[in-house]
Amino acid sequence: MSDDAPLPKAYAPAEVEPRLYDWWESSGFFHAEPDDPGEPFCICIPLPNVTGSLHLGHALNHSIQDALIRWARMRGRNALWQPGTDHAGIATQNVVEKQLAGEGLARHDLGRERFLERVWQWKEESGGLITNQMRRLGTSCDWEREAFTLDDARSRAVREVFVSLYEDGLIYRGHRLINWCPRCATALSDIEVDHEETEGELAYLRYPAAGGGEGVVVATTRAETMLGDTAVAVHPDDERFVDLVGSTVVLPLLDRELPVIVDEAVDPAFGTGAVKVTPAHDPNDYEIGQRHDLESVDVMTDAATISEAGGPYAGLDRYEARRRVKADLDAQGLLVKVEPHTHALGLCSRCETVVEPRLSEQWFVAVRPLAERAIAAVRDGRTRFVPERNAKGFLDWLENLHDWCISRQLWWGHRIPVWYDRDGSEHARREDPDPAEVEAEGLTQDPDVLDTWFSSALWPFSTQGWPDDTPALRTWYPGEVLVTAYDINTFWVSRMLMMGLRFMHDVPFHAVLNHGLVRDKHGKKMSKSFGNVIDPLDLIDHYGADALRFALLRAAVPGQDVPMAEEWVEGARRFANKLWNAARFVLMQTGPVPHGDPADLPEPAPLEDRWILSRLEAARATADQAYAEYDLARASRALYHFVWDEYCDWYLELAKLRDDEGARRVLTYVLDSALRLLHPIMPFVTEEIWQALHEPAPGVSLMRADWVAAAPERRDHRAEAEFGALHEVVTALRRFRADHGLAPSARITVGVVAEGGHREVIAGGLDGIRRLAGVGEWRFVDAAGQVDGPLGKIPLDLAELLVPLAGLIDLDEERARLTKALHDARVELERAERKLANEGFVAKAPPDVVDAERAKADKWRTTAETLETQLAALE
RNA sequence: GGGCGCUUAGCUCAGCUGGCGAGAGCGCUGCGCUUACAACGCAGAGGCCGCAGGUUCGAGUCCUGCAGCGCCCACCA
Repeated sequence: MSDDAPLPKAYAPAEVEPRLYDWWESSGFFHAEPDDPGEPFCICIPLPNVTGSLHLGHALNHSIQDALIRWARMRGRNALWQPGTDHAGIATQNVVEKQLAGEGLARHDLGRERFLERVWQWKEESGGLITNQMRRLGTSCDWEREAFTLDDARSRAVREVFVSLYEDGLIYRGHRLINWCPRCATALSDIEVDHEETEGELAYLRYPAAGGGEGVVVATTRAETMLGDTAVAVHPDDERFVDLVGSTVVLPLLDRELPVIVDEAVDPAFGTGAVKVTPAHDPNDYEIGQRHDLESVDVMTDAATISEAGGPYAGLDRYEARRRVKADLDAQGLLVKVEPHTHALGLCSRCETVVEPRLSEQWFVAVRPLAERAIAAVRDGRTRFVPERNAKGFLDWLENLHDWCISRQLWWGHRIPVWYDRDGSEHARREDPDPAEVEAEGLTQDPDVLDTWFSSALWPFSTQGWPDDTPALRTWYPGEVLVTAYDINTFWVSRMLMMGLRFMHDVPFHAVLNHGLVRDKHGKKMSKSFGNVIDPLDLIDHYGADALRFALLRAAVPGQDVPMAEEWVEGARRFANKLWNAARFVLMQTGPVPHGDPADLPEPAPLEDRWILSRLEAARATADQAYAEYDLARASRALYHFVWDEYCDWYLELAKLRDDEGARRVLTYVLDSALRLLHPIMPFVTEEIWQALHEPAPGVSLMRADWVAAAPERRDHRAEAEFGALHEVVTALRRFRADHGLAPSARITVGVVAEGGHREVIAGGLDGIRRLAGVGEWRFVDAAGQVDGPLGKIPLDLAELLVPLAGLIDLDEERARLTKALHDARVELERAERKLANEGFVAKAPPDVVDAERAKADKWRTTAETLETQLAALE
């Protein structure tokens, strides 16, 4: 036994965490090799943006993965947590462009090459930020394998995939309707467009008949697109327009003749039942245009101003053009009416600019054949979702997938590996053509880059050396589980599945764990405009990484959003401190013990030993099952409850009574086991304690220690039942003491009426009960009559406890106290009842006031009854 | 217009395949510095488990309907 407390009185994460992390990382504990022993277990991190910084969403996502990877490692799996960052095309380019704007420059002022140099420079400066922030959280990624979506190895994989899909006809260039962000000046895929319900208006425009008749009235929310109209469509069955079909109407302002056609896509119930058709600027109209071989007139420029095709409106901003078109039509008496109309506006998910549907020449992935295989893989369970219900939405989405627009009119990203020769023919190349060839053939490379998600789709295999057949690839593909918030399923999970199945002929992971989004304490989304954003680094500074991790994980029920507030983290920190102090106590009893097999546990053991070992086994079983189901919330709660409510509150207190080797061994063994079980969730405090608990052994870390083996034979339901009985006796006596205001120093005498077996159990636990309940003298009696004087009776399931009150309390004083209290209660009750009996009060007072009065009456009535009972018991 | 989730103590949430005599954290009340921890301990108050039916020996848990809240998806111009 050591004389001094071996650990500081309070756990100090700020000192411990950086020290341990450096030690872990420099010792190579995070690193894995393909030929390391154990069944492979790989998690690919959802790559954070290289220029991003850590927010609570990352903290949740990373805490879950770190818990799982540490758990797998301790269970002897060859566990790799593959880290890396994403070049985040639009996001990063926007950041740098904003910087340039501050200098009064646009990217075109620099030119492509110098602009890219500038972005790389920014990446070098700020790219390490987030990975260092991740280290603060304790993430045990294999940093030696860190990858970047735009580094050479990943670029090679991108090239290979692009050319291969191109050769198979699954990547093609086409002139099609896409989403255009005028601010970013690039095409977007469908899922990069957010839809927001917006109050707008529906304008009714009259297109006169070519022969001078009334013509037709159409409705639109975007009047300026009429400049690009090439037809008017009605439903084939709509009798209102029978006479018009086949005729022509005149497009006002531009005096263009438009055919009136029929198409099933027209909803006769909407607007006037007649639709203006603008194939170049509306997805529906585009389809109609395809079916009827209509001309497409693109009236928009890249900047969303009206193009030359808009005649007199050319050069106007789209909104100004909308106003002018309506005004001009109105002047001609052709604006029939304008009514309010709410509809979903498409916004650029990066900059919230209103997206313009637009006909454009872009590159696409023909997703259908790829999606079919992904659908099959999810259907037959090769990749399963946790929670399972999330598979449905995912499948629905895949089944209705449109081709994926992958070209972006940006500079930051993987440039499309296609060259055009003098004739305009396309050549997709795995290698850049040499300068001589470029010269000879007049080759020019496609200027566009690929959607960021194209490269991240390859992540599970591009990180392991593909397209080469490497040991790492053979070992860690497919991964075990992909951990991500549900909002990334379409962006990323779907594409990894499609690409993995196409190029690796196997799913990239066996499971997708969907966690929720981190919200504030009232379930609101965290956002700068609400002012409710919490910075995870602040929380780590104040409470420690373990506290933040525990607070997140204890709420991380699969699929459910996670509310977060500083006070929850504070609570988690207290738990770390509790564990710390329990360890201090154990160390005071035992001093450090050797590493290796746990000392033999005593046999036969006292009840409390059998009980705590049984509870440990129960906690271990729950934790194991929860970890295996990726339910860190359940694991966290089970271990918290075990450590605090069972080990600390009961076992430790009982161990204080003893001074024997058996107790010391159990104390140490159970603590050691709890540290192992908790380590994946709270790696720092458990490691720090574990080091102190054991004799120094260089290079030995809890994070590489063995997991707690199942020991079902330790489960002892009889011990648990018996201990439960003692627990009940102690609790009942404590309640009795509290009710009677007995000082802690006051020893009470207790008579026990109990039968055979119960009597034995209670007798066996006497010492513990004495200590925990402050009992002085005890005796077993057959009936209440055998104890003299006024009695407090405590009925329990297995016994009746009798506490003589004489001498314990001054009976006269107690009687006086109770009498006065009873009097006060009756006065209050009477007052409340009188008030409630007054009809005026009940009828006219605000309902909540009346309710409050009723509640008061009930409370005083109950109090009076209790006091009466207690008084009667004194006689 | 579809799909999904949520509705349990003042607040935020657990409650897995039906057994609950309904839990946790925070908050609240009372007592206590008992030498691991006052960043603590002990005790307590507080719940028609959204509403209405149904299945069952038994329902917070399963089924049906309804209501409120939230999210996702969708080309109604």
